[in-house]
Amino acid sequence: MEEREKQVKREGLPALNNAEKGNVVLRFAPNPNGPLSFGHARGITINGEYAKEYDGELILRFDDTDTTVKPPLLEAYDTIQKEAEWLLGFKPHRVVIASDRMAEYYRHVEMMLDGEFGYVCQCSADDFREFRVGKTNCPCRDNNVNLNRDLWAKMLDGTFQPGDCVVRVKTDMTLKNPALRDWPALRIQDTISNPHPREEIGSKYRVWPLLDFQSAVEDFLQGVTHIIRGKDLMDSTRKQTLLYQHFGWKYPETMYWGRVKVHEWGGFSTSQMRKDIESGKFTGWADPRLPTIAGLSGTGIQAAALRNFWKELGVTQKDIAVPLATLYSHNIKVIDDDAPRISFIRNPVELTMVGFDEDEIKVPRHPNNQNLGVRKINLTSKTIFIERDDLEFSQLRLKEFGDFEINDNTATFVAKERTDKRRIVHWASKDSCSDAKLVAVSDGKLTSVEGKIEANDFTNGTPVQLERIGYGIISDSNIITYTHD
RNA sequence: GCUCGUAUAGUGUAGUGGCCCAUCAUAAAGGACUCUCAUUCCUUUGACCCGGGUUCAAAUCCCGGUACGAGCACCA
Repeated sequence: MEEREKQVKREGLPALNNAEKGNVVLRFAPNPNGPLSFGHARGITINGEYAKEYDGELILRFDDTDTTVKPPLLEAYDTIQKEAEWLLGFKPHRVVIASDRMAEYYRHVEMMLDGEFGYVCQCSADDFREFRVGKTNCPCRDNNVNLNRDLWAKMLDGTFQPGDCVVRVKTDMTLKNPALRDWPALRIQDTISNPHPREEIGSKYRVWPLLDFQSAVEDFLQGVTHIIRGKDLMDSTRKQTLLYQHFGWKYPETMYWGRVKVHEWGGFSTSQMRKDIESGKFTGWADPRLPTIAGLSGTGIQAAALRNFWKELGVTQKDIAVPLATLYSHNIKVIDDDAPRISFIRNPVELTMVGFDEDEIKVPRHPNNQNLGVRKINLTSKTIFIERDDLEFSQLRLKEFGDFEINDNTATFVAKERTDKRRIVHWASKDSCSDAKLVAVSDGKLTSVEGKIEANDFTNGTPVQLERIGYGIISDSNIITYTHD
């Protein structure tokens, strides 16, 4: 009998269509109305992985063209760049800010008006909805070039107010898909009351492009070859393809992913988080309860774990719900080999040692990785801490130390070697530890346990493993944040 | 309502006509190792939405149904 050949799972991400190594340009385009969240990480890591794989370029583009509904946040420009770099493991090759590119967008509007595939529409949103539903042309569609140019000038000079008119792309009002019928490309915003947060932009422009137009023009100008984004933007692709046809451009290759939910988190939107932070419900964008990149990295989730997580989910269009355990398993794989072991004693009980004379012992920092060296523990005062819960047994083995007999706050030394199968517990020496707090999130709530942390000189952000508790990260000299078990 | 999209073990994912009594991971259960309730290793459990059709052959193609999701914004 011949062995049946076992099939193998494809490694990594699926191949890009029509991609030539060294000739691939991708982009990730967030609205900087808040720092990056968990969901954004998908866009960054997937596009970034493809850029790496194909020797291509990744553009980080700030789509900051709405000053009213989802206004940008000034500090987000900076934090997003830092967070993107952290996630990617490299700097984006180009950074583009839409609000710096208004002249280009205006230039293309004029091309559109002159080419008669765009028009200024003075119908109200409600009126136009009827045309859209009824598949009938709006009267403004017949404006000639001169009229459109005149109206456009009046949009720019302030004659028209927000809501008075928009620029539309001429498609076809009888198109099957209602979303595509003469879609709006630019509108007027009241940037006096709602100035753009970037000082150099402020109230400089009143007419702003909408996503479908801005993104389409910018993708062309930047030479984007592949767009990988959420499937909620599928109709956006169709709208933009129609615009590309007018301009005579070739639309990039596209790929889409579906919605991802994490079981343990409810729905978090950037705007909602922003409100909750302002109201004091959360301490800030880095609040460990929030599914932001800052929150996740603050609780000890590593960038590589996030990358592996998103790579594993791939680019399927299914809507999925993933348990946090999946992310945690990736994180353990990333950190365990190098995470120093360290004792944290919850609810510490002070014990005096009897029968042990040495003033220092050495304990390995990691059971399997000797490169991490040893920790020297000072025992001069012969005073140690163990967890109250471990007092349940009177015969205990202090891990990597010795067997002890516990009686009334006294720990009597029995032997260095193991003499029996007594319970092994972690401990800390009074001379080599300090007061600390273990902060954790459970069921969306923040909890904090006081205790003793073994002396260490790890810098903030070092992932560690708290013996018998789980993985954590050093957040401050006396604060450890729990990551997962 | 119109339009678009997706459906593989508990959760994800691979597989685009025969190597598939279906891949891998995760989860759960059991076990080995271990001076941590960690890591590592082993074993077990467990899936092609339903109904037709095409074909010698269908998870894979076609049609219908069902379920879920998205778009139809002067948000991104």
